[in-house]
Amino acid sequence: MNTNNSLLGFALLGLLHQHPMSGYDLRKIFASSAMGSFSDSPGAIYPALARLEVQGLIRGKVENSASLRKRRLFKLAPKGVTAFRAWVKRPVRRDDVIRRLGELMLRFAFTDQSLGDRQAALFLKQFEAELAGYIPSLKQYLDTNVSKMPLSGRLALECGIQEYEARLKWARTSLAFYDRRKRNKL
Amino acid sequence: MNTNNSLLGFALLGLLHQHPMSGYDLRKIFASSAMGSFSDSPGAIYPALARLEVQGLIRGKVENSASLRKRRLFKLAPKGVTAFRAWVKRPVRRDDVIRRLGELMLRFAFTDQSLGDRQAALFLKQFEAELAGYIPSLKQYLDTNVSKMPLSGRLALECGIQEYEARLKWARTSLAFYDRRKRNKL
DNA sequence: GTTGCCATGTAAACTGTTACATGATTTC
DNA sequence: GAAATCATGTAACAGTTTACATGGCAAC
Repeated sequence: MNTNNSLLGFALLGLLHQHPMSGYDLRKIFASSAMGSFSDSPGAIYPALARLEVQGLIRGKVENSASLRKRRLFKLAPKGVTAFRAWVKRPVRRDDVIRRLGELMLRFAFTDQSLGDRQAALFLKQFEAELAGYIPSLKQYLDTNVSKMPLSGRLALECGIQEYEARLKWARTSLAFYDRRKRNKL
Repeated sequence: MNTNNSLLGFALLGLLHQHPMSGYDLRKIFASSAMGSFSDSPGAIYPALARLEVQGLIRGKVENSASLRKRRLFKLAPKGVTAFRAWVKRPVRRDDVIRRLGELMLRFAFTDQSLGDRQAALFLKQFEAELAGYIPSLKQYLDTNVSKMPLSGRLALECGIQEYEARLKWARTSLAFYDRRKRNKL
């Protein structure tokens, strides 16, 4: 059985990891934004839930307290917990930093809830290292190409670089948070 | 005839707007990264080019200088120029800022090449206004929810906010560039 | 003469979008 | 009893990914 999932699938697993919910609850979370750029359309969420159920990662049960509307409450199956943790734990690759920043941030958002502070700190260290390696190559690309680029192209590229720099700074201050918390616990 | 296009389609139009190229050239540009997060897979690019051609936005001609390999060189048709400019010119909406930042930056990167400095400056003003309106609502969401969130969740959200703030700052300094250039020209 | 890159494309599977459909239950 | 909202889903379509297929040319 294939246990590959789209990003939406993992987002659903992550939310269900917190506590069981219905498809409608999940839609509301996506609709009220602030949480990534996921669609709240039923045509995305219900099929995704169905796939997760077929894979045995979640299970849905119809709640039927007499007076309530029909509502399927989904919760993580043990297999789902394993798959979710494995996803969160994946090493941070250069490729992720370049093409899947959104996925990385989603994984991080779910990290200490599912795997604890140590894994969160580890993630940040890897993330920092990859960023620190990648940023200079972007800068070099900019330097060698400025002359050939229109102003807006140059500015757009600089915007990308500044974004990565902001994230590097963020990773460092965040790491400091975890270090402080660790020291307080000792 | 429908003139709707995916983001990849517009990226292709933008590159072909600079100068005619083959599908393979386009793939190499995407592969050598630095340019957005587009896939360089032939299964994405060749069908996209075919769609653009069917819509009459581009035209492909086989180059056949005797000793060369078969190579289809694509160039923009007049209709393609119009469609591309209309895309670049679209107003910047709140929704774009939330869910389609990548598309916005791509549009901006192509702006002054296709529509000139004035449109680029206009874009930046709209972008700045939308960001300035959106950021406070994110901050408020953070403030009201900090207590219920795990540390990593909070940090991830803060990372998002910092990203938007970096872009706001970028928009303002970029606008200053266009203002300066305008003054120099007068 | 075989390895590897140039250059094109196709096919199947999957995911997400848009739009529609349905029915129950509050609320006014 | 009409309107809004809760709650679930389906169908048609478009686009992407992954993997495969093909053939010419260049280098060794």
